[in-house]
Amino acid sequence: MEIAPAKQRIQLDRDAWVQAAVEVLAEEGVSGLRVEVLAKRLKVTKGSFYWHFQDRRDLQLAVLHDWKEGRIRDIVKQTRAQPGQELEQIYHVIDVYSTRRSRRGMLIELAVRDWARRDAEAAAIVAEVDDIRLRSARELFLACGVPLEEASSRCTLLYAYVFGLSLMVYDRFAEDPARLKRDIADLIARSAAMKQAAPGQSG
Amino acid sequence: MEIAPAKQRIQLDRDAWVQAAVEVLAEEGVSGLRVEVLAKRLKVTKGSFYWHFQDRRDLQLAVLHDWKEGRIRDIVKQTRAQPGQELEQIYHVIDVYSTRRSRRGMLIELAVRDWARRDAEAAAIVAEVDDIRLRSARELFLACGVPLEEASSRCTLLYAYVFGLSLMVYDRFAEDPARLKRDIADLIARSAAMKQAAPGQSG
DNA sequence: ATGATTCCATACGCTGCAGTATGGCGGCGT
DNA sequence: ACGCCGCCATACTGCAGCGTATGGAATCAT
Repeated sequence: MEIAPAKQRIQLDRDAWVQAAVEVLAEEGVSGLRVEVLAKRLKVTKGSFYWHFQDRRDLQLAVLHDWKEGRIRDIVKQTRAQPGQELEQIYHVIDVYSTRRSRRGMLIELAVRDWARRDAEAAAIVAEVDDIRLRSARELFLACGVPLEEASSRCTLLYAYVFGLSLMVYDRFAEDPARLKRDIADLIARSAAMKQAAPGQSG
Repeated sequence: MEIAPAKQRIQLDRDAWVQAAVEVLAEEGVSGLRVEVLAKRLKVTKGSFYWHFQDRRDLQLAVLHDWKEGRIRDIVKQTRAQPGQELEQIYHVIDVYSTRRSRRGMLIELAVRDWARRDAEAAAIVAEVDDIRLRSARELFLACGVPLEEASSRCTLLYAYVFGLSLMVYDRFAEDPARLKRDIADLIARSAAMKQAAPGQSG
C-alpha cells in the first residue's frame, strides 16, 4: 500500500471553480450559478469557495472574464485566413457557429447573452466580444473585395443569423438540412462584388 | 362622498396574474417568475394566487399558452398581405421584429426561448410558434415567385436574423444604423427569382 | 519537532420562496 | 336576517441558498 487513493485531496484553485461554473452556466444558465451547487459538484463544501472567492459576485466576474479571454482567442483563430482564402474562411466561420458540433459553446454563448440583458458588466463584456467578432469578420469581407458598408451589413447578418439560429427549433423544412444551411451561408457570404467563386459545392 | 376609493378591492382573475407574470418575464426572465414577487406587484398576498392557481407550474403553463395564442394572432396579422404586396409585407415583418419599437415583445420572446432550453413544454410551444411563423413567411416568398427551397432558406434566415440581432449589442458600425438594417433586409428579402423590384428606397 | 500557513469542513444565522391551513370579510340568494 | 360562498389575509412549515465564524488537517519553513 503505497498511497491511499481513498480521498483524492486534490487542491482546488480559482480556475477549477471557474471551469465548473462555466459548465453549470451551460447547463442551467446564470440563475443556476450557486455556490453550494458548485461545491457539491466539486466534492467539497463552500468553505473552500469562500477561501478562493470573496463572494458569489467575485466568481461571476471571473467567469465573465474567462469567457471573454476564450472568445477573443477563438476569434483570432477562426478568422485568421491565408491570403486569398478569405471567402473559405467566412464559410468556415458560419459553419463553426451553426453546427451542432459546438453545441456546448453555443449554450454558454446564449447563457452569457441572456445574462447580459440584466447585468451591466456582462453586457459590457458581450459588447466587447461582439465588436471584435464583427470587425474581424468584416476584415474577411473587405479582403474579398466587398465594399465597406456591404461588408458591415453582411457580417452583422452573419452573427445575428448564427446566434438566432441557435435559439430556434429549426428542424422545420428538414427535408435537407445540409442544403438549407449551405444555401443560407451563400446568402450571407456571396456578394456580387466578389471576384472569386464560392468554394465547395456552392459554385 | 359617493364611493370610498380607499381600497380598490379590485377582484383579480387568472388573466390578471398571467399578465403580471408576462411583465415580470420580460423584465427578469423565467427565474424571476416567483409567486410572492407577483403578489407584491399586484398588491395582494399569495393567498390570492393559490386560489386562482394550483401551484407555480400552473401559472407557468398559463403564461406559455397565453404567449402562444398572442403570437399566433400576431403572425396572421403581420403576414397577411394584399395580393401583389407580398414583398412589402416581407420587409414589414423584418422591420417589425428588428426595431426597438417592439422591444418589450422581443424581451418576452427571448425569455421564452431561454426558458425553452430547459423546459420541454416551453420548447414544444416555441416549436409550434416557429413552425407557424416560418410557414407563413415562406408563403410570402412563394407568392413573390421564389422557388420552394430558396423560400425556405430565406425565411429561416429572416427569423434567425431578427432573433439573433436582438441579443447582440449591435450599435457597432453605427454610422448609419438605418442604412445597415435596410441593406440587411435587402439581403434577406431580395431574390433574383423575383419579378418585381424591392419597395421603398431599396430599388 | 513546532509553529505558521494554506486549504477545507462544520455549524450557524439569516433571507427568500413554495406550498398549506385556516380565518375573515363582503356580496349574494332566500 | 341569516347563511353560504367567492376571494383574499395571516400564519405557519420546510427547504434552499448566501455569507460568516471557527475549528481542523495537511503542508511548509526553520
